[in-house]
Amino acid sequence: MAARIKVLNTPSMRRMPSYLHKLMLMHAAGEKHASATKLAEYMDLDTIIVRKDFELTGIQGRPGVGYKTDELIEGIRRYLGWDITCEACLVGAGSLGSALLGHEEFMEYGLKITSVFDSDPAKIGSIIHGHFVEDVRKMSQTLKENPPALAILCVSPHCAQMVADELIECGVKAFWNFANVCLQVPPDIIVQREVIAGGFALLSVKLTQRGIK
Amino acid sequence: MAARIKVLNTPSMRRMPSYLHKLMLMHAAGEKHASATKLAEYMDLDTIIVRKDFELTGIQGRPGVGYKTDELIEGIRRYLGWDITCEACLVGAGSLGSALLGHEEFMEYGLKITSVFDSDPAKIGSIIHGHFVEDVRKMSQTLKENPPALAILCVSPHCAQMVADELIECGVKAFWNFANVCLQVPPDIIVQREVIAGGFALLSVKLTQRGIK
DNA sequence: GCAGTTTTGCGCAAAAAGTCGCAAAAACAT
DNA sequence: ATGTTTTTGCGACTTTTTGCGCAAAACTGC
Repeated sequence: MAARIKVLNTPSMRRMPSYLHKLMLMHAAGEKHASATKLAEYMDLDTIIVRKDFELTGIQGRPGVGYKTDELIEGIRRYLGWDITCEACLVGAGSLGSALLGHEEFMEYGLKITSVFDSDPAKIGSIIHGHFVEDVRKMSQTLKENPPALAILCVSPHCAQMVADELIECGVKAFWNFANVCLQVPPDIIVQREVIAGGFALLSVKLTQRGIK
Repeated sequence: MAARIKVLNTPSMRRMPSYLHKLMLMHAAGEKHASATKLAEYMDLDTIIVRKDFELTGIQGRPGVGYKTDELIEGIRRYLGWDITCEACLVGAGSLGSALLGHEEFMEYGLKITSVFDSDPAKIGSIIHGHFVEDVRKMSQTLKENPPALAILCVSPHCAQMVADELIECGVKAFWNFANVCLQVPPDIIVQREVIAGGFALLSVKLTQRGIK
């Protein structure tokens, strides 16, 4: 394969995990083929969007039949880089952090949480969803040797920047930031910020439009 | 005011909550004016994007000074429909549901959680972040009289559709769906699905591109 | 007052994302 | 066999979103 990725399309990338998840369920149910039409109907999307998205993966379907389920699964995983495992540490084992630790789909994504840190003495030493919680004060010391590429930040907004700085110092290259602040980082550091309110904004506008609420 | 909303732009709508949050912090800190330049720098966006976004709210700034913080806050809230309170019930008080219940910013968004339901006997009757957890088996009975416009779904994927059907029956018009399934609903029902993996997909592609991981 | 800097406003260009139309391939029913 | 239905593939087109350039407004320092 020459180029792993042909075209990058942000909305497509965001839709991929949903296709993938459904396809894996279908595969597990023994369905050998999947059609863009059916997937589109299930996800309430236009058929053409789904076909174009699949086109990006380089996987070809057969007219009248659909796409081979297993091929498509492989294609999407390769497109997203989910065929290569990504190691990450998670900082902040509060309710959001715990929710993420319990999210078993992460394995599907090639995401492996190798260490968890928190500052709460009540949590340090405990095991949450199979992960041992370590003291955040020993984080640098623990990670310096072999830092993960990614850190998942679930700490409170006022200490997020401080924690991020420390992690960058350790050699962490990317952040999945669930704290409600924008991290200020050097240009070579990647930050993906999740804004929970973003989805609610869309919802709220639609509700207002339709005169509900 | 003639029209509440002039133009709808999805990416802009998603960015609005972040502007709003920062602006409220600035306002609380006594800053009377805010410039698109500064906000753009903070959020790592192009200045023009921020200016265009603010243009959508109908709020005008003053050259050389910036936008009036309080005006802009009001403008964004109006644009998003966050000036009108939205009542919602939350179903599923697991770790994700709990995390959402503890998310105090919801008040900023005009989102008011009026009832919480769960099926776990250990949770029923308890209070999570100030919310009394009721038995999901009594949900219809409780909501039928005066159903909220919105339901926040944090239940497991295999029961999400069933719960949604029951809520629609009660008169719920919109869903904020955190369960990892696509709900099949009538066309007049609004669904906003949150796919946690979507953000990770973007991150993963960027990591692969840069050869990290 | 005047030069320099900051900042908005807006028309227009470019890029990204989504949509259309239709041909061709495959399955299925008759 | 033949016609109907389902489905992909792809080029062209439309819409949406972002980016550019520059004028004009307001502040700062002198």
